Amino acid sequence: MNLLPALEPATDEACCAPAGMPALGAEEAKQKAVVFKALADPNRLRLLSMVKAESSGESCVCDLTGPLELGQPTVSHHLKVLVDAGLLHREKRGTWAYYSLVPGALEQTAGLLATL
Amino acid sequence: MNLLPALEPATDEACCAPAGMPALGAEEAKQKAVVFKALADPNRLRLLSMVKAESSGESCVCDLTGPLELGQPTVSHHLKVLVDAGLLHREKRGTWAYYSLVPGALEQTAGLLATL
DNA sequence: CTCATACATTGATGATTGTCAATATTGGGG
DNA sequence: CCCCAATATTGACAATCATCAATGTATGAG
Repeated sequence: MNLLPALEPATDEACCAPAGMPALGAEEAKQKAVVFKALADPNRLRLLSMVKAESSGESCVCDLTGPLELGQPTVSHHLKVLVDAGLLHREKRGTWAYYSLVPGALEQTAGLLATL
Repeated sequence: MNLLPALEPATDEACCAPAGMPALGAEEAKQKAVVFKALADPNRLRLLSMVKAESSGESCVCDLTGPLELGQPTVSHHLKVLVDAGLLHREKRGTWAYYSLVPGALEQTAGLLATL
Protein backbone atom coordinates (compact mmCIF):
# COMPACT_ATOMS: atom_id res chain seq x y z
CA MET A 1 0.00 0.00 0.00
CA ASN A 2 1.44 3.32 -1.02
CA LEU A 3 1.50 6.12 1.52
CA LEU A 4 2.39 9.06 -0.64
CA PRO A 5 -0.84 10.98 -1.21
CA ALA A 6 -1.70 10.99 2.44
CA LEU A 7 -1.07 14.57 3.40
CA GLU A 8 -1.31 16.62 0.27
CA PRO A 9 -3.75 16.14 -2.58
CA ALA A 10 -1.73 17.45 -5.52
CA THR A 11 -0.13 20.76 -4.60
CA ASP A 12 3.55 20.97 -5.41
CA GLU A 13 4.35 23.45 -2.64
CA ALA A 14 3.15 23.47 0.92
CA CYS A 15 2.78 26.17 3.54
CA CYS A 16 -0.62 25.96 5.14
CA ALA A 17 -3.38 25.12 2.75
CA PRO A 18 -4.75 26.00 -0.67
CA ALA A 19 -7.05 28.44 1.13
CA GLY A 20 -9.88 27.94 -1.33
CA MET A 21 -11.90 30.78 -2.76
CA PRO A 22 -12.26 34.10 -0.94
CA ALA A 23 -15.54 32.96 0.56
CA LEU A 24 -16.67 36.53 0.02
CA GLY A 25 -17.01 37.73 -3.55
CA ALA A 26 -15.50 40.99 -4.69
CA GLU A 27 -18.86 42.56 -5.42
CA GLU A 28 -20.38 41.31 -2.21
CA ALA A 29 -17.45 42.69 -0.25
CA LYS A 30 -17.71 46.10 -1.87
CA GLN A 31 -21.40 46.18 -0.99
CA LYS A 32 -20.81 45.36 2.65
CA ALA A 33 -17.91 47.78 2.90
CA VAL A 34 -20.27 50.64 2.08
CA VAL A 35 -22.10 50.17 5.37
CA PHE A 36 -18.91 49.96 7.39
CA LYS A 37 -17.55 53.01 5.59
CA ALA A 38 -20.57 54.89 6.87
CA LEU A 39 -19.76 53.76 10.40
CA ALA A 40 -16.07 54.57 10.07
CA ASP A 41 -16.34 58.14 11.31
CA PRO A 42 -16.55 59.21 14.96
CA ASN A 43 -19.03 61.99 14.29
CA ARG A 44 -21.32 59.71 12.37
CA LEU A 45 -21.26 57.22 15.22
CA ARG A 46 -22.25 60.01 17.57
CA LEU A 47 -25.04 61.07 15.26
CA LEU A 48 -26.39 57.52 15.22
CA SER A 49 -26.11 57.37 18.98
CA MET A 50 -27.98 60.64 19.40
CA VAL A 51 -30.79 59.62 17.08
CA LYS A 52 -31.05 56.29 18.84
CA ALA A 53 -31.10 57.90 22.27
CA GLU A 54 -33.95 60.20 21.36
CA SER A 55 -37.06 59.03 23.16
CA SER A 56 -39.30 60.21 20.34
CA GLY A 57 -37.32 58.07 17.93
CA GLU A 58 -36.44 60.97 15.69
CA SER A 59 -34.22 64.02 15.73
CA CYS A 60 -34.04 67.11 13.57
CA VAL A 61 -30.81 68.57 12.29
CA CYS A 62 -31.12 71.58 14.56
CA ASP A 63 -30.78 69.30 17.57
CA LEU A 64 -27.87 67.35 16.15
CA THR A 65 -25.74 70.30 15.12
CA GLY A 66 -25.19 71.64 18.63
CA PRO A 67 -23.60 68.76 20.57
CA LEU A 68 -21.12 67.94 17.82
CA GLU A 69 -18.65 70.67 17.13
CA LEU A 70 -19.42 70.78 13.46
CA GLY A 71 -21.06 73.20 11.09
CA GLN A 72 -24.56 72.58 9.83
CA PRO A 73 -23.53 71.64 6.28
CA THR A 74 -21.13 69.05 7.65
CA VAL A 75 -23.83 67.50 9.81
CA SER A 76 -26.17 67.41 6.83
CA HIS A 77 -23.48 65.69 4.81
CA HIS A 78 -22.90 63.04 7.46
CA LEU A 79 -26.61 62.40 7.77
CA LYS A 80 -26.81 61.92 4.03
CA VAL A 81 -24.05 59.33 4.18
CA LEU A 82 -25.94 57.45 6.88
CA VAL A 83 -29.16 57.60 4.89
CA ASP A 84 -27.41 56.38 1.75
CA ALA A 85 -25.99 53.47 3.73
CA GLY A 86 -29.49 52.48 4.76
CA LEU A 87 -28.98 53.20 8.44
CA LEU A 88 -31.10 56.32 8.84
CA HIS A 89 -34.45 57.35 7.49
CA ARG A 90 -35.23 60.94 6.57
CA GLU A 91 -38.62 62.55 6.69
CA LYS A 92 -39.25 66.19 5.98
CA ARG A 93 -42.11 67.88 7.78
CA GLY A 94 -42.47 71.57 7.18
CA THR A 95 -39.17 73.33 7.46
CA TRP A 96 -37.62 70.59 9.54
CA ALA A 97 -36.03 67.30 8.56
CA TYR A 98 -36.46 64.42 10.98
CA TYR A 99 -34.02 61.57 11.07
CA SER A 100 -34.75 58.19 12.62
CA LEU A 101 -33.08 54.80 12.76
CA VAL A 102 -34.14 52.39 10.06
CA PRO A 103 -35.74 49.56 12.04
CA GLY A 104 -33.45 46.57 12.26
CA ALA A 105 -30.65 48.22 10.35
CA LEU A 106 -28.12 48.06 13.16
CA GLU A 107 -29.00 44.45 13.90
CA GLN A 108 -28.69 43.60 10.24
CA THR A 109 -25.30 45.25 10.12
CA ALA A 110 -24.22 43.23 13.13
CA GLY A 111 -25.35 40.19 11.19
CA LEU A 112 -22.94 41.08 8.39
CA LEU A 113 -20.09 40.38 10.77
CA ALA A 114 -21.44 37.00 11.72
CA THR A 115 -21.77 35.91 8.09
CA LEU A 116 -18.38 37.01 6.91
CA MET B 1 -55.60 79.62 34.47
CA ASN B 2 -52.79 80.23 32.10
CA LEU B 3 -52.21 77.74 29.33
CA LEU B 4 -48.81 78.82 28.13
CA PRO B 5 -46.33 76.36 29.60
CA ALA B 6 -48.29 73.33 28.57
CA LEU B 7 -46.16 72.02 25.76
CA GLU B 8 -42.69 73.24 26.48
CA PRO B 9 -40.84 73.05 29.78
CA ALA B 10 -38.56 76.07 29.59
CA THR B 11 -36.88 76.12 26.20
CA ASP B 12 -37.23 79.37 24.33
CA GLU B 13 -37.29 77.67 20.95
CA ALA B 14 -38.98 74.48 19.94
CA CYS B 15 -38.48 72.00 17.17
CA CYS B 16 -38.32 68.48 18.57
CA ALA B 17 -36.50 68.16 21.84
CA PRO B 18 -33.36 69.32 23.63
CA ALA B 19 -31.75 66.06 22.44
CA GLY B 20 -29.64 65.67 25.55
CA MET B 21 -26.00 64.80 25.44
CA PRO B 22 -24.47 62.86 22.56
CA ALA B 23 -24.86 59.60 24.49
CA LEU B 24 -21.54 58.65 22.95
CA GLY B 25 -18.51 60.65 24.00
CA ALA B 26 -16.07 62.06 21.48
CA GLU B 27 -13.20 59.89 22.66
CA GLU B 28 -15.34 56.80 22.85
CA ALA B 29 -16.62 57.41 19.36
CA LYS B 30 -13.13 57.82 17.96
CA GLN B 31 -12.14 54.56 19.58
CA LYS B 32 -15.03 52.64 18.09
CA ALA B 33 -14.57 54.23 14.69
CA VAL B 34 -11.10 52.68 14.47
CA VAL B 35 -12.62 49.20 14.31
CA PHE B 36 -15.16 50.18 11.69
CA LYS B 37 -12.47 51.94 9.69
CA ALA B 38 -10.64 48.64 9.54
CA LEU B 39 -13.79 47.00 8.19
CA ALA B 40 -14.46 49.77 5.70
CA ASP B 41 -12.47 48.26 2.87
CA PRO B 42 -13.67 45.48 0.56
CA ASN B 43 -10.32 43.73 0.40
CA ARG B 44 -9.98 43.71 4.17
CA LEU B 45 -13.43 42.16 4.46
CA ARG B 46 -12.36 39.47 2.04
CA LEU B 47 -9.19 38.85 4.00
CA LEU B 48 -11.20 38.40 7.18
CA SER B 49 -13.56 36.09 5.37
CA MET B 50 -10.71 33.98 4.04
CA VAL B 51 -9.03 33.67 7.41
CA LYS B 52 -12.34 32.77 8.98
CA ALA B 53 -13.09 30.18 6.31
CA GLU B 54 -9.80 28.40 6.82
CA SER B 55 -10.45 25.11 8.54
CA SER B 56 -7.13 25.24 10.36
CA GLY B 57 -8.07 28.62 11.79
CA GLU B 58 -5.03 30.34 10.38
CA SER B 59 -3.72 31.49 7.03
CA CYS B 60 -0.34 32.65 5.87
CA VAL B 61 0.18 35.64 3.62
CA CYS B 62 1.19 33.46 0.72
CA ASP B 63 -2.31 31.99 0.63
CA LEU B 64 -4.05 35.32 0.96
CA THR B 65 -2.16 37.14 -1.76
CA GLY B 66 -3.37 34.99 -4.61
CA PRO B 67 -7.18 35.22 -4.50
CA LEU B 68 -7.19 38.99 -4.06
CA GLU B 69 -5.80 40.87 -6.99
CA LEU B 70 -3.33 42.79 -4.91
CA GLY B 71 0.40 42.87 -4.50
CA GLN B 72 2.05 41.26 -1.49
CA PRO B 73 2.97 44.58 0.22
CA THR B 74 -0.62 45.75 -0.04
CA VAL B 75 -1.92 42.56 1.53
CA SER B 76 0.64 42.89 4.31
CA HIS B 77 -0.53 46.44 4.90
CA HIS B 78 -4.19 45.43 5.10
CA LEU B 79 -3.35 42.64 7.51
CA LYS B 80 -1.52 45.08 9.72
CA VAL B 81 -4.56 47.34 9.81
CA LEU B 82 -6.71 44.41 10.88
CA VAL B 83 -4.21 43.40 13.55
CA ASP B 84 -4.00 46.96 14.87
CA ALA B 85 -7.79 47.05 15.07
CA GLY B 86 -7.72 43.96 17.27
CA LEU B 87 -9.48 41.75 14.76
CA LEU B 88 -6.61 39.51 13.67
CA HIS B 89 -3.79 37.85 15.52
CA ARG B 90 -0.35 37.40 13.99
CA GLU B 91 2.09 34.64 14.79
CA LYS B 92 5.36 34.14 13.02
CA ARG B 93 6.66 30.61 12.69
CA GLY B 94 9.80 30.20 10.67
CA THR B 95 9.60 32.12 7.45
CA TRP B 96 5.84 32.26 7.47
CA ALA B 97 3.42 34.55 9.23
CA TYR B 98 0.14 33.03 10.29
CA TYR B 99 -2.94 35.15 10.76
CA SER B 100 -5.97 34.05 12.73
CA LEU B 101 -9.16 35.63 13.98
CA VAL B 102 -8.96 37.04 17.48
CA PRO B 103 -11.51 34.91 19.37
CA GLY B 104 -14.70 36.84 19.97
CA ALA B 105 -13.51 39.95 18.16
CA LEU B 106 -16.23 39.87 15.53
CA GLU B 107 -18.91 39.24 18.12
CA GLN B 108 -17.57 42.07 20.23
CA THR B 109 -17.64 44.37 17.23
CA ALA B 110 -21.23 43.41 16.58
CA GLY B 111 -21.89 44.35 20.18
CA LEU B 112 -20.57 47.84 19.52
CA LEU B 113 -23.55 48.38 17.25
CA ALA B 114 -26.01 47.26 19.87
CA THR B 115 -24.62 49.62 22.49
CA LEU B 116 -24.47 52.71 20.37
C1' DC C 1 29.03 32.41 4.10
C1' DT C 2 25.76 32.71 0.20
C1' DC C 3 21.50 32.42 -1.71
C1' DA C 4 16.57 32.11 -2.07
C1' DT C 5 12.10 32.61 0.14
C1' DA C 6 8.41 34.91 2.93
C1' DC C 7 7.15 38.90 4.72
C1' DA C 8 7.55 43.83 6.34
C1' DT C 9 8.72 48.67 5.61
C1' DT C 10 9.44 52.92 3.03
C1' DG C 11 8.39 56.45 -0.29
C1' DA C 12 5.61 58.12 -3.83
C1' DT C 13 1.25 58.85 -6.18
C1' DG C 14 -3.58 59.12 -7.33
C1' DA C 15 -8.11 58.76 -5.21
C1' DT C 16 -11.24 59.41 -1.54
C1' DT C 17 -12.90 61.97 2.34
C1' DG C 18 -14.04 65.39 6.19
C1' DT C 19 -14.65 70.07 6.76
C1' DC C 20 -16.04 74.75 5.94
C1' DA C 21 -17.67 79.09 3.49
C1' DA C 22 -20.81 80.48 0.31
C1' DT C 23 -24.96 79.77 -2.02
C1' DA C 24 -29.27 77.54 -3.24
C1' DT C 25 -33.78 75.66 -1.94
C1' DT C 26 -37.88 75.10 0.49
C1' DG C 27 -41.58 76.31 3.55
C1' DG C 28 -44.03 79.44 6.72
C1' DG C 29 -45.48 84.21 8.22
C1' DG C 30 -46.56 89.00 7.54
C1' DC D 1 -44.82 89.37 -2.64
C1' DC D 2 -40.98 89.69 0.40
C1' DC D 3 -38.38 88.12 4.31
C1' DC D 4 -36.70 84.75 7.57
C1' DA D 5 -35.61 80.15 9.33
C1' DA D 6 -34.13 75.26 8.48
C1' DT D 7 -31.82 72.40 5.59
C1' DA D 8 -29.39 70.95 1.35
C1' DT D 9 -25.97 71.62 -2.23
C1' DT D 10 -21.69 73.26 -4.35
C1' DG D 11 -16.84 74.23 -4.59
C1' DA D 12 -12.48 74.29 -2.54
C1' DC D 13 -8.83 72.60 0.38
C1' DA D 14 -6.26 69.77 3.54
C1' DA D 15 -5.88 65.24 5.30
C1' DT D 16 -6.26 60.46 4.99
C1' DC D 17 -5.93 56.25 2.41
C1' DA D 18 -5.19 52.36 -1.00
C1' DT D 19 -1.93 50.86 -4.00
C1' DC D 20 2.50 49.78 -6.00
C1' DA D 21 7.67 49.63 -6.85
C1' DA D 22 11.73 49.27 -4.49
C1' DT D 23 14.13 47.99 -0.61
C1' DG D 24 14.93 45.96 3.95
C1' DT D 25 14.84 41.97 7.23
C1' DA D 26 14.90 37.52 8.83
C1' DT D 27 14.81 32.55 8.31
C1' DG D 28 16.01 28.16 6.36
C1' DA D 29 18.83 25.41 2.85
C1' DG D 30 23.05 24.18 0.90
